[in-house]
Amino acid sequence: MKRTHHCNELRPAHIGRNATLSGWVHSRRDLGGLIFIDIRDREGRTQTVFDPSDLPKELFDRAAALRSECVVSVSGPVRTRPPGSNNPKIPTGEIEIAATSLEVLNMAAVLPFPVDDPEVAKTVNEELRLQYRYLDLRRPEMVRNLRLRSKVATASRVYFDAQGFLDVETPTLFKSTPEGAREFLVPSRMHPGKFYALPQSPQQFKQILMVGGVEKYFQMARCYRDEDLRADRQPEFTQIDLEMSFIEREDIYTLIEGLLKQIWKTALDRDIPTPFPRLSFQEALNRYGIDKPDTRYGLELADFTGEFRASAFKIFSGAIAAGGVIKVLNAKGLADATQGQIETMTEYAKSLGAKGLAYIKVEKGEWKSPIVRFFSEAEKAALAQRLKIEEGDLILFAADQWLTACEILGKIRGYCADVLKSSGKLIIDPNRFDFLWVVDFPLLALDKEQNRWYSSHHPFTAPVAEDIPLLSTDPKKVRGQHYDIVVNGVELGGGSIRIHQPELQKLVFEQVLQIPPEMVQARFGYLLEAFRYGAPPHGGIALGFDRLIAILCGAPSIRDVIAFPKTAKGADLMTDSPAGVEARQLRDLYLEVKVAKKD
RNA sequence: GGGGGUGUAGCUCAAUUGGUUAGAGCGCUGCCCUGUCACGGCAGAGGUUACGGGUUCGAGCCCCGCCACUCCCGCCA
Repeated sequence: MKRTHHCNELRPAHIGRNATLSGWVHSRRDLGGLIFIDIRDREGRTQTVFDPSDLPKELFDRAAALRSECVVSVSGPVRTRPPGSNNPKIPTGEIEIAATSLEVLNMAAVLPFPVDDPEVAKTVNEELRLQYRYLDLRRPEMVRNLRLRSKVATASRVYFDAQGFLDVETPTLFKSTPEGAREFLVPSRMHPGKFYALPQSPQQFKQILMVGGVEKYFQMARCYRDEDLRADRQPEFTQIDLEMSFIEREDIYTLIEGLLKQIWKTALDRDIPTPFPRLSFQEALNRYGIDKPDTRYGLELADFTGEFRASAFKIFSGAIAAGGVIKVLNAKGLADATQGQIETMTEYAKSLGAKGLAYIKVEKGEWKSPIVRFFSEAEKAALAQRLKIEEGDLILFAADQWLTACEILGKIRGYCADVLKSSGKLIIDPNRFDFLWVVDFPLLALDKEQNRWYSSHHPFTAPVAEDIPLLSTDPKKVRGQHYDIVVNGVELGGGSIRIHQPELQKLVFEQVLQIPPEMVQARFGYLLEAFRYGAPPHGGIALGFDRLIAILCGAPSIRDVIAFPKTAKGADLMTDSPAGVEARQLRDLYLEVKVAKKD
């Protein structure tokens, strides 16, 4: 070993002993006759001193020639610092190493950006950080994120092992199942013209594992989706994936609550209260306008359909007559919203199909609004009372079909919260975590363009038993045994109890989803076949591991908790991938590229 | 595919809104400095203002195009 201690280990108790530290030159302070070099490794940093009166000139000159991020091994006695020169900012600040030898393990070129200064480093252009990711990863903040990620992964494995789960790996060379996310395709050399697909999740394999009698499966599963990226979405990402046999929804809730309790304890030493609150999909939409509500702040939606049913304001009464509802949001303290902000909110409404956005600004004791003159005194009184309208409020209305009206104000609620946060009017404790389960999702949603039903989760989700008869009569009313786990408005994961009866699964595919029988056979025939030979009732869930770690780290993007993430265009700036391939490779795969080369 | 933001020295940012030779701090190079820890002092080098066009007497600044990064919408069963 080129080291006897790490750089966050030596204390006054070690004084007098010889030590060897290895690491990077964190900073060098050359006083001319005396040189201080801070050695940094993963654990921390320690000061070493090079004193020319004790050292050969050659050794001192080599120390003088070092620069930031050179890799060195320094040996010498641990000694106390002169009185008054301790550094209380670092844990090793009471001691130093009086260097007697220096081995330069590697020199470092002048750096493209500083890694020693946390203030500068965190403002460095992310493009540069990604290009020189190995330098970025040396920053203590990134080390901390990777360490926390590793700790949480281990805690999860320990937890599942203790609960009797088997860690089973599933293939990443799968086959294409065109429903759902766009897939990455892998051409097969041995089967000309045929392709594997990288799995968007191990969904079907884990169900087959249940048929295979595994009973309790889990995996830190890598998943791939060829969709556009976001701060919380990468083309390859990791899920804590699990499946269990002979269970009901409640078993999953208990299991995951226990897991998250364990994780929060491990990562943050925090005790989170369980069980988590449960919210039906309908209640989530009614109160928050979204199926993954952030309940750390209020701004709840109210329903005024009753009050406006007979309103003289035809836009409202007309919407109700057409089967719609009136939803209202009191954005407290936002009467000073700018024209641009109102416009942004209006655009949200329009993007969901509304014609516009009605609002009232409560300023100087007056209701300023283009529509308020159409309201009766009773209607105004009802608004004032139920919304507790005060000076400075901004009242926003959505008149539409129930789901649309809720979603419009849900988006606006989120936007208003952002505006209030940035103006300091809304302060959220960064240590607060609001977990909740969202349950009773509709099993199906209607594709208006194609006029057919599609699975709101996925086609393997079991209907709530008592709703099964509705599948053929009123599909819209069928609830799925699906559940989402949400924290602070982030969808952390989701899962469901699955269909395990081949007849029901076939019915969903063919009768409800209208997939032609031959296509069902080609894509899911093996699954239906498997179900014929004794498939146990089963269900599971998958948690977004990267999102989980980002929340624990307080990171704004999952890129900060992934060692080598990709840019918004799916590129790796360090390795410069994706990249072209040799003509011969294409020939081996029977592929022809028809797009003109850009470079 | 669409909308917003950003791009000036190695890094982080200025440049009085179109006006002389594009500046500062850090970093880098050289010299000085024996208790620093953001060490200090002196001197110096370093620029195709992402890139390509255009308008103008004159463009870092305005216009068009394009590239990269980023946030969002669509998309993500």
